[in-house]
Amino acid sequence: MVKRTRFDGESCPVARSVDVVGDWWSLLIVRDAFDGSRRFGDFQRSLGVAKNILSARLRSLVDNGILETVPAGARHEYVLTAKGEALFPVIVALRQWGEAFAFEAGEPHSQLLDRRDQQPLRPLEVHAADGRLVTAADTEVRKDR
Amino acid sequence: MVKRTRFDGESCPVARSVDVVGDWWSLLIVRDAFDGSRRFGDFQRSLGVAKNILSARLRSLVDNGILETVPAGARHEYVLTAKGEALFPVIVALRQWGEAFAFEAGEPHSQLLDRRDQQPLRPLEVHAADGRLVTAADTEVRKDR
DNA sequence: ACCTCCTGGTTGCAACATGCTACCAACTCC
DNA sequence: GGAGTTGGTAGCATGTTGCAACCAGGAGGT
Repeated sequence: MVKRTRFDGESCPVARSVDVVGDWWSLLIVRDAFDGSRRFGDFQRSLGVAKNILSARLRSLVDNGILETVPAGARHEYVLTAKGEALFPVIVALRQWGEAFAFEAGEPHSQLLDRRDQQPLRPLEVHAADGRLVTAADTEVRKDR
Repeated sequence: MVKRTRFDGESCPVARSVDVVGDWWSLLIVRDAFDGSRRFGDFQRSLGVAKNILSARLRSLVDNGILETVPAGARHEYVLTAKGEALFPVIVALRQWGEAFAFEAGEPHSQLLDRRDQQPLRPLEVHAADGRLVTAADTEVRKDR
């Protein structure tokens, strides 16, 4: 019994999320799904991942209700469910963090643009219930309840 | 050469972020750091992770500039750098997604509260540059540049 | 000084996950 | 009906994770 530690019994929502999408490929598959990939081959070409790994990850994402398979002609396609669509802020947060800290100045990178005006999105902000902008130091975690 | 695929040459910021914090433990370590953990033993007790894994992850996070070690008496402590603090929206996004989709109705979970009024935070929103609320469908990715 | 405990790790080994290549079945297109 | 494309599965080598054991330095008691 030396398998990977699971977090699905944890009471912390972060741990549960990480349990589902916390591996290297799953979030990139979801990113590609947002970007229009629907078929096995789309993901495979875009990611360059081995087919058995992709197969296992897609199955896991379907099992977890993030993707669903829909018939498309003779084959089927993988599309995001509402649960999967709800990961959009996670992807945006990772993207903005990467843009800010994982590139050299002037190094080119892909950009997520608003379709309407072709401008980058506004940086994510964390707000309190009353609308105040908060930082990590303004918050605290209360266990369980 | 069958090692884990690295994404540090990718032009997609999401891939670069995932390369650094995309494993199961790193994000939970960062979460604990936001929650006040500073010493090796703090993380170890909180996460229940094996000490060698924790040791390797802390080293990796320090190498990547997310944590830094500061002397504290005879020992040293691990504290978030500015780069690490900037992961706050990522943690909040994962937490809110987990709250919404990874718990049964009524199942208790820990909560992230505003210190001021002890209320949960407002759900994250993705806005365009002009302030419009956008969904994934309103955006598109432009490669490189 | 000496013995012991606590903290903060490192080392060794077994089991699981990843990645590469080969293979395969179904369908499409000549 | 043969060849190519799509969407996988199977086998095997290597990497990574996890548990337990060990170990060094400092603190505290006697």
